[in-house]
Amino acid sequence: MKTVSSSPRVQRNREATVQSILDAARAIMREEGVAALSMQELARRMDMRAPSLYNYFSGKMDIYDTLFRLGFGLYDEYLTEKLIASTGWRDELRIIIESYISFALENPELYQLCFERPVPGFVPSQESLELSFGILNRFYQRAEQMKNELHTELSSEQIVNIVIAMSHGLTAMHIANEPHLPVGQGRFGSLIPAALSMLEKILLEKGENK
Amino acid sequence: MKTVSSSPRVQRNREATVQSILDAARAIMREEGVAALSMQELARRMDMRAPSLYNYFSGKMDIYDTLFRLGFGLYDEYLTEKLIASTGWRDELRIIIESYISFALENPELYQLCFERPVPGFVPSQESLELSFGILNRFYQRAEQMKNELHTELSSEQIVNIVIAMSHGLTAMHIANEPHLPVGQGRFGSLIPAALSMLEKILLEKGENK
DNA sequence: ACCGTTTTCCTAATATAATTAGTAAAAACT
DNA sequence: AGTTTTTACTAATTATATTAGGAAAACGGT
Repeated sequence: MKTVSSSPRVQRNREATVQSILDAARAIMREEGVAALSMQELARRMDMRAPSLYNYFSGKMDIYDTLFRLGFGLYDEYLTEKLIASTGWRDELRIIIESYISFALENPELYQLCFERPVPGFVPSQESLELSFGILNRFYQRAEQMKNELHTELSSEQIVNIVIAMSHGLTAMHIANEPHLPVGQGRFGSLIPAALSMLEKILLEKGENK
Repeated sequence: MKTVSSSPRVQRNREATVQSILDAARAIMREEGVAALSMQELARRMDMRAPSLYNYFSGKMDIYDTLFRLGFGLYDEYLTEKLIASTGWRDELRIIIESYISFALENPELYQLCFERPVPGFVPSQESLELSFGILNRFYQRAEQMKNELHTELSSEQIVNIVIAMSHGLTAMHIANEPHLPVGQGRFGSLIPAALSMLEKILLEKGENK
């Protein structure tokens, strides 16, 4: 029988172990590819045997699912933090695109897990999906505000989608070709200003203002 | 000892088997994910035992590598075919973007294998990489021509890269969210005109002509 | 300090996967 | 018909995910 309540010390210990398992899992995914996570290798790094991991997670998919939630949470934090300093819609666009890329560069394993589909058989749980939808929804709300400011022809949905597509395209290319270069540099990083300029132009297409 | 020359009949037979193995492999990758290809499942579908497959391929990575070359070859054919009808640089841009997306929709397994990195441990062979670079190089040459026609501020490299990033971004989003919808439809497919319009604007930015 | 309970980790076992070695049957060639 | 080549097999090796069941350590109250 699973005990619902444990002593604080036990619980802290448990959480510390869970945390270090997640860290080790991320390290493996970063080093060998997201889909290359193996319970054996994970156990090896934890100085454990593989079955012991099942005390902390119900299986490999549970680990992926937890990291999926962690990834979205971190990304949300990361972006929100950076958006505080925004000085207007142009700046906001720049921040959104740059944050997407730099988050991906700093956490490639979480990025791939959350925004690509590299693991056969992994489907985020209902709970995790809802979390991710909630975060994405905030984008649409922000876009709605931006739209009012701009009187553009595009719907707020379209604004979000084209910004995401642009960000994702630049990011994927950057990671595939020059993962070692920092954000803003390299064949694709250096295209950010051009991308921003394109987006600005289309956003101002019909409703010239501000 | 491997015999270098076989009778034509034997060779045709062999090639037919190789072909149907590749088809079966693609079916598995399409159904279960690119990284989910398994020699056992493949053998099952071929009515064979797994070790027999090693008569035709040196291993799973060899199959991936062959399909990688096939993917690039098919994409090249596909795009070249469609570009024949091009009526100018605007049309050419549209065709490039639409072809990228529709190739990905029609051959998701090859698309993912060639343009994403979903298989841990798979690195295309030297030969395959050279093939793919050769194909991509043709893009840069075409962009050089386009650039002369346009007198844009962007370099031909930049033109190619931003078109690729845009295409890839739209494609990845489309496949992740609405893989069943045909090219041009859905949340992301319907953004193609907007994307084209953005690209046109930036390409004409400094050198207004034609 | 002791004792029942909980927690943690283990070994053993099952099932599946990739790959190699060695071999038997079938097909092809002379 | 006899020899070679081709094809597919079984058996074995190594690695993986996961479950079952048990031992030892840690904990919590007395």
